Amino acid sequence: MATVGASDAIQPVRRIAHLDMDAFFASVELLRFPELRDLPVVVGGSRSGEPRELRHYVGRGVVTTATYPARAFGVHSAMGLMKAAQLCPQAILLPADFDQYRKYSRLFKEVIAEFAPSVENRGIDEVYIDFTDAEGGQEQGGRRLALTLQQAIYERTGLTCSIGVAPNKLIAKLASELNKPRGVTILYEADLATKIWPLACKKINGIGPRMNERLERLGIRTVGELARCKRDWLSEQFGANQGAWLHAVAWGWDDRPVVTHSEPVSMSRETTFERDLHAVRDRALLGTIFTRLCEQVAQDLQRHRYVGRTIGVKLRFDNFQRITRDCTIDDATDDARVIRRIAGLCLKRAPLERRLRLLGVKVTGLRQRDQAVATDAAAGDSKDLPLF
DNA sequence: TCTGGGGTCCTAGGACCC
DNA sequence: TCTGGGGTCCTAGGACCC
Repeated sequence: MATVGASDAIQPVRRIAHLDMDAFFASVELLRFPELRDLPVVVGGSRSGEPRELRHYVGRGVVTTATYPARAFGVHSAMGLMKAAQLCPQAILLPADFDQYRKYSRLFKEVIAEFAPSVENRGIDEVYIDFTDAEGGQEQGGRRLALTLQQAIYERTGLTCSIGVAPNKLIAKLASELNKPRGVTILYEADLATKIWPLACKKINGIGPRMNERLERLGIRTVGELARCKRDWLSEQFGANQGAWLHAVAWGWDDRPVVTHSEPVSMSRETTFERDLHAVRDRALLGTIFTRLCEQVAQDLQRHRYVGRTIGVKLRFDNFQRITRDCTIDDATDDARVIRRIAGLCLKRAPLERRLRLLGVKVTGLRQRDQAVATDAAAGDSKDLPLF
């Protein structure tokens, strides 16, 4: 036991919240179509249109979000819509309306910012919130502030969310899942063995299907079973970095800070064709699509005021195999014609015998446009300086 | 009638430089 | 002129997340 000094008495305990909107896209749609509440509803398939029964769907879309009644039929996100239609043909299919989701995303995040200054974006429908120094963030382990946030978000948006509060992001993320929807779950370090160890390993953020399969082959299914493995043994199985990480997360250790600001690394556009296309026979159509993707990426860069130096293409073939080719140029750009020319060179390095299912264009190595101009000017100046 | 679109981070080999 | 070790950049692929 460490010596307790006078200052420790008022030292706040680190409390991190994870807030996750309940069935976000579908819930936003239900604000527009309240008569569909309590029915199985599925959002997905980007082609626009009116609500219709899922049984009539033909195409390559996937489920983006399913309401809880739809989930009862085994429908879940990332599932192909054709398969979802087999499980629940009477479900109502709504096309995704990302402008609306972005609008409600801004709204609920504005509400949170009024109560807590330190918020980390994790995509359109999730955030981490540092409760440690926020008003009420320490009361009842964070429950009071969590309930306040839930209520305020509901009043201002009509949307519900689930919140987990815990000593770190890892546990908070797991906690927010435990009582969905409309749940508030408060966890402490002492809850590790009873609340976290019984969970399946794949519930941990960062353990995906591949890692989970490897773990299962080693006879490890739950977080508790993972915690019983020696760290050195895990490092032998998974490499030093991953082994150490697996050991740490199984014991609930995570010191990642809440990151309130980050710069984008890349911007990309991609599209899956309605039918697989052949590089020669569908050359004209592919060319049109390719140019449009380049223009869209350029517009995205310009809108957000970024330029990038590395331009790449992504191809997915009819057998689902994926390849990428990229090329770095000297001067960062946001020009559609430059992007199109360089991406075209990348495409020439790719094998094009198989039919294509998907084509994508990506720009990475981003810098803010104004900074890039300033830095380039400075670099230009320095060229004129003597080396010594 | 399988399997979207937009991201992040990590690894690993080779080039190139000091 | 037979033999280094870092460090950084570039490219390709893979795992994972929302």
